[in-house]
Parts: sequence; structure tokens; C-alpha cells
Amino acid sequence: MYAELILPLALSGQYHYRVPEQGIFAEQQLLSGMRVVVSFGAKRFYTGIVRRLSPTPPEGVDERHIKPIESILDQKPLVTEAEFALWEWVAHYYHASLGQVMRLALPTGLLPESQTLVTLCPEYQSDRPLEPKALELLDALAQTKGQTLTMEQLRHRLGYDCSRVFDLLYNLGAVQTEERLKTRYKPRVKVYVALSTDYRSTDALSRAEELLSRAPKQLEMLGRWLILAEERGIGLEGCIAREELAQHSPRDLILIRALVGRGIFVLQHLAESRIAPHEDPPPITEIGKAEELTHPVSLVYTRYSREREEQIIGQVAQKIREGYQVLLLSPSAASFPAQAQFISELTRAALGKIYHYHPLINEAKRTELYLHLTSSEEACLVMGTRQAIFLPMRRLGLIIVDQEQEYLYKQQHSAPLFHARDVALWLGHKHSIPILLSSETPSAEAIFNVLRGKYALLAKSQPEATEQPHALAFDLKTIDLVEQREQGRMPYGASISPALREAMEGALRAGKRILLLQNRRGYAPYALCDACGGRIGCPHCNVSLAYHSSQRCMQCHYCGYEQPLPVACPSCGTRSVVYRRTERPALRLVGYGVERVEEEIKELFDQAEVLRIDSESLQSNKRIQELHQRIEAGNVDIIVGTQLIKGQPIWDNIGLIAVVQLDTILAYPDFRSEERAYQLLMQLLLHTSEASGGESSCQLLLQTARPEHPFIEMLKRRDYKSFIKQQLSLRQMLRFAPFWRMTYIRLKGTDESVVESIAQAFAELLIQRLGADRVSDAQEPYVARIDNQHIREIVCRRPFSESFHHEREAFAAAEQELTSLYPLAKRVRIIFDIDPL
DNA sequence: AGCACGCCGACT
DNA sequence: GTCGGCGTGCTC
Repeated sequence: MYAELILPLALSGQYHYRVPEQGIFAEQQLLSGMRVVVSFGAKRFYTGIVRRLSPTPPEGVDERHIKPIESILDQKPLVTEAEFALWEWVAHYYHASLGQVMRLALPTGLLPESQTLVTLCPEYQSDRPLEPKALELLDALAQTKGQTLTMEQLRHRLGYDCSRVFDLLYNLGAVQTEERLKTRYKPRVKVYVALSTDYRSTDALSRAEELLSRAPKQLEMLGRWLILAEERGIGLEGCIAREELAQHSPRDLILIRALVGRGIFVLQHLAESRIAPHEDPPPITEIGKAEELTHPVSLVYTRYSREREEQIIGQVAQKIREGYQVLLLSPSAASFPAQAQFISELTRAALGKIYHYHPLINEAKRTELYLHLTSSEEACLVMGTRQAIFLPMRRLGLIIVDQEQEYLYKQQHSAPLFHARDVALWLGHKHSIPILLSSETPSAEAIFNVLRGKYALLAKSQPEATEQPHALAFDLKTIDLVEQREQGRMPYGASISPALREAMEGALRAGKRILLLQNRRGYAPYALCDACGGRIGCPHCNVSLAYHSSQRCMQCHYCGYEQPLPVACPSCGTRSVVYRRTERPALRLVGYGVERVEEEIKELFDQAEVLRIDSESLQSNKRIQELHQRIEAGNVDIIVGTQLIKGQPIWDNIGLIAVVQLDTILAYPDFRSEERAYQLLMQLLLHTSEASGGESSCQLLLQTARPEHPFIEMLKRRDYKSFIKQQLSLRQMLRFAPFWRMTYIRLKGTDESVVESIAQAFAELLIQRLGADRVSDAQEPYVARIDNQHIREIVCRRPFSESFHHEREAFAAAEQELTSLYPLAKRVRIIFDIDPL
């Protein structure tokens, strides 16, 4: 037999292995969907999944090159045909390899790989002097117990790349290596104590009592076991956890061991679930009957998040009662702590059967949930982030995509660049599972599909139905930054205008809290030289370094590069300049990040308690908890934050929301920037209004250099739907999504001229196949170099009503022709970003 | 992705 | 002359 495998790599070809007939393979039947371990390449071992089996060898491969399968990891198939179909669709649609999709779909705990173990050869005698680095390496090994380290551990201990020295020692025979599969997941094992089979009767037990007549402590322990078994009604066949029986006493552990020695007790090692819902069954509460989902896709478009949550809870309860599984996707796990109330209500709706699957859940738990789902069809609710769309839920009755407009549903940076909402829509279509999208500010795509009758709008959820005109009573004003500067009212280096300052003072006097939005991380986005006019850029990317005061360093937001703020300008060497007869540093921090705004606020309002919310303050679970403690303490007066504020529980008693620089939000070079800005501001307004029970008297102030921007006029109307309709007609004219399905093809390489010429050639090949009206020229993107990779971009468009197959075939064919025509194409990576955000 | 092999510049 | 960097090709 031969098996075609999916290997967790970015390879497009197919790889076959021989199924041995000896050993375990004779007893256990290998089936499609099982995991196997195979050797791949010179050294490594990988976990592969059997895609299909065949009695005949693959065509076009020399049989002598086919390696045997090393071992089988599963008793029964882990992956079903339905899941393969999903993986294959994702791979095809997003132009990625099946292996990349498999890596994404399975938790890493289920994909063990080999690691290299390095051992000291004991018989090695050094007959010539070795260089210090080699001695250091041997020393590190000699000091380890077993004289063995993994390659990573070795590298870590030495603190430098030791491959050269290692090769030297390997060739001398001083060290040897071995590839060992590293187990990434181990079940948690708990030890239980049971009566051995000889003593599971009353007769036998009285014999045991006689036997123990001179060991009263052991007899007492046996008695304790019997009492506990009696209490639990588990009978003589049952078992009791050893830690319970021993009650943390070391002496009791010795007694248990003695009874095992006498053959009265036996120890059983049983795997213990890490994910079992441990809460007591929740009290039955009345949850209203959910509105029936009559369409394949429905949109819950509510005004307030509470209404949205109620709809979701109702739908979950309904499906769980019907015995189905429900998947609830959220854009990010960072907002879960703030949604504790919602989650506890969901837990009740799911009758306690709720599981979590997101990056804050550890690997072992994620692995156990995956395994649990492959073997159980119990009705349950799974809450997760985008990767959870690949969970093997086999009795799925509903997928909910909460806050469907959020960009976090789209995977960035690593293939496949999938969008979890769109994958959910495909799954729903394929298996006739209803899809519920929910939002207070739906994406233009969702509204487009409602308008053309593809999605149903849940009747109870429409804001229009309940909304009074201008019920969102916000006093919206703009502050003209140019005017404030010209009037000399803005002090140099300030981001808060006097007008905003007065409004803030007013809000504080009225005992209200203030929310300031500045959508820029760090302290200052640029450092400019007053002598030469240059700016400090990242050495690896074509962007400026931003200054972060918290870490006191310049940071690149694209590649993560860090350096201290230089004393002298790196391009002209000037240290200081004289300005109005005073000397000051030549390098000047320019622009306003959220940290700088925070500093300015603290100076202006030294009595106020200021809280900053940005990616740094939401970095870890611990920092999130600290943040929530400060919020709950209730004495925060002013909150300064980036867009991340919208997931945090900060909406009580807000009297003023101010956007420090509206222009930085709108100027983002993307056709969706206005949509995003409107959604963000609208959500701030809605959350504030909701927290005040709709009686808010909140002010919204926009600082801008362009008060005449049409966006502001649209925002003043507070009519989200008409704003989106207007955006849609613009996009139709400009041939953007959702009228046209777009693909950004990014070409990356180290040599700029090679990337440029290959990109042009590729655009040409695509134009030949798809036509000049569908394919753009190769263009320099907004950031043309990241991490020393030069980038060019080609934009492809296809009408939304046209199938993607022709386009994908053209992509593949053009790629092939490119590599055959241009040898230089090997030096360029091509990335397909399908439906980019 | 990760490894081996081969070419070419830097330093002994 | 050797070392070591990096570009290139291959993996059933």
C-alpha cells in the first residue's frame, strides 16, 4: 500500500510513502485521516496526515525513492472527509498549500516534529588543541546530565550560532546527533487507587483485615477507602483519586504504597481532562424564544451591544436545546475579560457546556478540545477567535460571527491569508448551517448583501425600527487645528488645542469622564533633524522609527527593530542647533503618539487620574487585569487610547469624547479608511450612549486640519446606513470591493531591481490572461521595503458575481510561466492576498 | 520550512 | 590558501 500525505509545509507537490507490512502495521489498519510520522528530507521527521491510500505506487516517482511510514499516531481517523473538503477549499481559494492550511487547522499539540539531540561521544580523545568556542560547546554538553542537549538548548546556552563549531566537532567525532520526535502534548495523568481484583468481595476483604491485623495504620487506610467508596456509591469496583485518599499526607502515601505491595490496592493511571466544564449545572433560566433563522445568512444589526448580545444568547440557547453544537467567533480574546457578564449568560444558555479556543488558551487545552470534538457530538458552545473556524465540530447547528466587521478576522502575514467570516460563510453554504453575523456597525460587504437580498436582516434587530431621529443626542463639533495655530492659540508642540482644553475642563467640573482617541502607538511617530531636515528611518524598512517613551527607544512598527534615540543626527552628524539664541538638540520628536498625548494631559490636568489604553497596556492577561482593576476602582478621570479602547469596559459617565487628530485616522492609504473611522467613532458613541441608558449628554469633539472634509458632514448626520450606501456607490464607481473581488499580489525580494523587473513581467503575464482592465501595473506600495524585502504590488479585480476559478487558474499558470521564462523569478517571493483588508 | 551543496569575497 | 556567508535546489 502507498499513502499520499499532507505534510505541514509550504509545498505544492504531493508526497507518497510506503505502508510497511510488518510490525504494528500488520495489526492496525491505516485509514485516510490518520496521523503518521515520516522522515522528510535529509534529517527531519514530521507528522503527516493520510489523504488517500492506494495499492499502486504513485506515477512518475522512482519506487526506490519512496520512504516507509515510521509510525501511526491515531487509532481512528482524526480528520474526516468534510474537514478535508474545507481545507482544500481554503487552500484553493486563498492560494496556499494544503500543508499550510493543516498547520493552521490543527493545534500544534497534534503535530509533533523532530528535534535534534546532541550527545557527547565518551570515547572521543582530543589529539589536537581546539579553539575556545569548541571547548565551550563540549563543556556545555559535559555539564549536562546525560551529556545530551537539544540543538535549540545548546544554541541558547552558548548564546550564539554554533553551527560552524558544531560541524567541526561532528566531523572530529566528538559529538553525535539523533533526531527524536518531541511530544508537544501530554495528557494530564492522575493516579487512582482501586481494590485489586482479588479483594473485590466482602469475603476477600475480611481476609485482608486478618492479614492487616498487625498493621493497624494500613487497616485504617483500607477502611478509609471503603468509607469513601460507600459515600460515593461506587462499589468495590470503583477507584478513588490517590491525592484524595492520602489527604496531602506523605505518611498516607507510604501506607497506600504498602497496600499496593501487599496486593490489596492497585494504582490506576487515568488521563484527566483539562477542559471538562467544572462548573455545577447552572440554574435553569427562562430564555425567550429566539427569532427563527429563515435565511442561510442573517445579520443582527442592533444599535446597542446589549441587544446584540441578547439575540446571540437566544439563538445559542435555541440551538443547544435542539441538541446542536454552536460556534461563536469573536474578533479578539482581549475583550473576553470585559465581557464576563455576557459569557456567563452564554454559559447558562449552553447549559454549562462551553469551551474556549483562542490564543490565550494554552496549547494542551486547545489540543484536548480538538480531540474531544472529534469523538463527541454533545451539544455545546465553542467560543473562539478566527482559528476556531477549523475545529472539527461535527454536529454544528449555527455559526455566529460576532462583530463581523472587525479586521482581526482576517489573518495577516502568514499563509493562508484567510478571513474567518468568509470561511464561515462557505461552511454554512456547504453544509446548510445557518450563519449569523452580528454588529452595531456592519461592514459595507454585509450591508451590500442585505441590500441585494442575500442576507436577511433579523427583524427585531434593526436600529431604524426603534430609533428616534437623533436619539443619539451628541453635541458634535469640530476644532479647526489650522485656525487654532494661526491665531497663535496652540502652544508649540501641543496636541490639545485651547478649545479642547476648555471642553475638558468643563467635563471634569461636571464630574464627567473624558475619552481621548489618538490612533497612534508610541510617543512620537518621527524624529527629524533641524539641521538637515532628515528623519530617522528604520535600517530595514522604508518607514520612520517611532519613539516610545515607555521603553525609551526608537521602534520600527513593521519589523520590530529597536535602537536608542541618537544624540547626533545619523545622516549629517549635527548634535545641536541654535534657535532664537538658545542651543537645543538637532533631533526633534515630531508628531503625536498616544504616550505623548498622555504626558501632555498629565501636565495640563495634574489633579486628574489618567489611564492609557494601547497595545502595550493590553499585552498580556496580567496587564489586562491590572487595567480592569484600575477601571473598576472608579477613579479614572481621563482615558487616552488608540482604537483598542473600543473593546474595554470604560463607558460609564463619559461626558466628552475627543479625537485628537482625526486626519491621521482618515489619511490611512486604504479605500476602507473612512468606513473604519466611522465604525470606530460610531461604536464609541453607541457604547457611551448605552452605558448612560440613552440619556447621555455627551459631547464629541473632532480636532482636524480639514473641518470641511465630507466625512465630518456624514458623521454629523449619525446615519450609519446612509453613510455606507454613499461609500458603496463610491466604491462601485472606483471598482472596489464589494462590487469587485480584489487580490493584492505582493512580490518580495532582497534585490530591488530584480523585484521591480519580475513584478512588471508578472503583471504583463497576468494581463495577457485576464485583461488589462482586470490587472494593474506593478506598483510601489505605501511601505515599499519591510525587513529588507523590497515590495511591489499588483492589484487584480474580478466582478463579485464571477466565480474565482478562472482567476486562480490564471494565477497559477502565470506563476509557472514566470519561473520558466525568468530565472531571476526564483529570487522573488509571490504572495497572494485574496480579498485584502 | 529546513537542510546540503556550491560559489565567491574576506582574512590568515 | 581556508573560512564562512549566502544563493539555489530538493525533499516521496
